[in-house]
Amino acid sequence: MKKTAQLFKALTDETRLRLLALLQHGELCVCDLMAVLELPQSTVSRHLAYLRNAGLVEDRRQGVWMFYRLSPGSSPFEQELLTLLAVRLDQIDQVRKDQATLNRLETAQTKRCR
Amino acid sequence: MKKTAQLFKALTDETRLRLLALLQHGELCVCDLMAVLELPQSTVSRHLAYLRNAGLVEDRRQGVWMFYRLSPGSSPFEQELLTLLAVRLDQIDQVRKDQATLNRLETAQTKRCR
DNA sequence: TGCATATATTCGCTTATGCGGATACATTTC
DNA sequence: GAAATGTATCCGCATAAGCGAATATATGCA
Repeated sequence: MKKTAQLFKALTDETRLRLLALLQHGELCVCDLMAVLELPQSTVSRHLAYLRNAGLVEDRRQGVWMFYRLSPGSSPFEQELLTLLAVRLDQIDQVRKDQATLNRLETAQTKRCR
Repeated sequence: MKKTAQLFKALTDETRLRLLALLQHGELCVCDLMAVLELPQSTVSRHLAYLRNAGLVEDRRQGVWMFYRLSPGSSPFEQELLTLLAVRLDQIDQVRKDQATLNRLETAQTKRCR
């Protein structure tokens, strides 16, 4: 029960929802996430740590960069919940803006990492 | 986005999850919910108010008693989420205990209302 | 009207959570 | 090893949220 409540807690912050939405399409490094969200590094890093502790994302170090990706749901419940959430997020304006910003970053090859 | 985060917030408290689980099988009055949860009246009432504000339950007055029931999800997303949650809750020990306690209450006809 | 009962709300308090600057740590390069 | 860069964590602070006793409100009944 506490675990279930904890899972929902991870989903109660707008920044974390934006992060999850951005990671739907593949792994990204912290610097790109910062660039898209336009939030201080410590804020982005803290929320990523929160999501990692909740088991929702996994990380991988490559040189100086940390890449984050969605982690496969640890239970059918979690998997279905995240699928449902992904559909919902795609309908949200801010999420679409973020996606557009990311695309611009990638097209302009202004990504700093890799 | 904020609305989505708010919805999840309603689901981050164990007492509220227990209330939602108990209401799966039909409407109940506050006094019965108190009896099952064994929590102070103000606590139960406060969480019910929270769920009502979140649009997750509806109430109905009958004489002195307030009966609460689940409200139909206000969107396909919310409906599917609540369906998913219901399945999950049914697997949780505390929820089963609560259900057993409620059954005992009803069998013993110790319900005070109606 | 006045009392009893059921519920809602208020109150002071405690704990949890988010923030962002500052600092610490890890890695690469010279 | 020293400097530069990317990321994690620490810190003090501000706000949000939960708690349960006390109080307020609503209803039914004598």
